[in-house]
Amino acid sequence: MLKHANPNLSREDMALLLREHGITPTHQRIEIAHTLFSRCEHLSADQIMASVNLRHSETSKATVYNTLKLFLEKGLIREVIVDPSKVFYDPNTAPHHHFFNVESGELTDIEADAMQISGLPELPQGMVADSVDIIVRIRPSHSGGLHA
Amino acid sequence: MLKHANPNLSREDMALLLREHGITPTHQRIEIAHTLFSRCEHLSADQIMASVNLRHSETSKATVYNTLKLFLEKGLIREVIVDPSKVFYDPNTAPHHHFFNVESGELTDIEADAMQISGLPELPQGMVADSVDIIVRIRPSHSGGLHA
DNA sequence: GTAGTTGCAAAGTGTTTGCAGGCAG
DNA sequence: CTGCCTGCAAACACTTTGCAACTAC
Repeated sequence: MLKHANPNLSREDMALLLREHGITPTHQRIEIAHTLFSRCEHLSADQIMASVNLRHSETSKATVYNTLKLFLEKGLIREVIVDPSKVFYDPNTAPHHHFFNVESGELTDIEADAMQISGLPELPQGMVADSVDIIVRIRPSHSGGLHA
Repeated sequence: MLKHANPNLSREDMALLLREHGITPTHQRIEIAHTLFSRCEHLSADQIMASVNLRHSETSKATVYNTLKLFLEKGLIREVIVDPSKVFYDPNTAPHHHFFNVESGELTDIEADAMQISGLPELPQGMVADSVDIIVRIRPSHSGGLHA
């Protein structure tokens, strides 16, 4: 499974990746996957559409949203919810957390390997943890905030 | 500072609380504060408006949003961003984290006291941590998820 | 060929804004 | 009185949906 940034991904690689996940590789899906996986950044639907349509118009808004939802279901990407106004999509499906720059809206990965949470209470009856997301909201060091 | 659920809060208590935070206590603001602090749940703007207007219509949508934004600025409440479709407002301003029931949308507090995070990498240059939010997404124990 | 995919535009949410009238101090 | 609040409705941004035309296999 492809995980980390790789600007040299070919369309064929993408088609393969999609097929591996049970997704019919169409032109639009390949372009969207390519955008996500070659940049390997956290992009919003808007940014993805803009990026895909940079040269010539290749997809519509509806297709971008449909495709992202599909990728999500198939476990190809994850969504990151930090900004009330939009969802970010994350091509990194390995367990990890995020720094969120409140001023710029920039999102950065934190490797989960080194991190550990202790003292988490028991889950409520009959519940299972789906995921644990840690978001460290950061900002430039003026206007007071607590130090880590 | 008032922190925990208290169904017997009076309007006067609310007026005082608002004044303590430098907020002019108007009828609408008192009702909104009362709803938040007496229930001490995580409510969305919609739910707050519905709750406040239960008996007779007392506030408009605009006023609810304005007031919540004001409370936020003044540090009376916090916002919790877990659901891409809406923001929740949290009257508990003490450091704490959340369980988020993905099926029901229900949000539950986790006391921060007992918890500890280790291995958090250094913040990027010139950055200060604003807050650290941990969201444990949970669901009823069918349809596999990882155990905590 | 046929099921599945796409694009458009229109509808749907939650949230924000502009402005006239109203209320607190 | 005077400035801040309120309410309405219209504007907004993001996301979803319905449906006819199209494309991968």
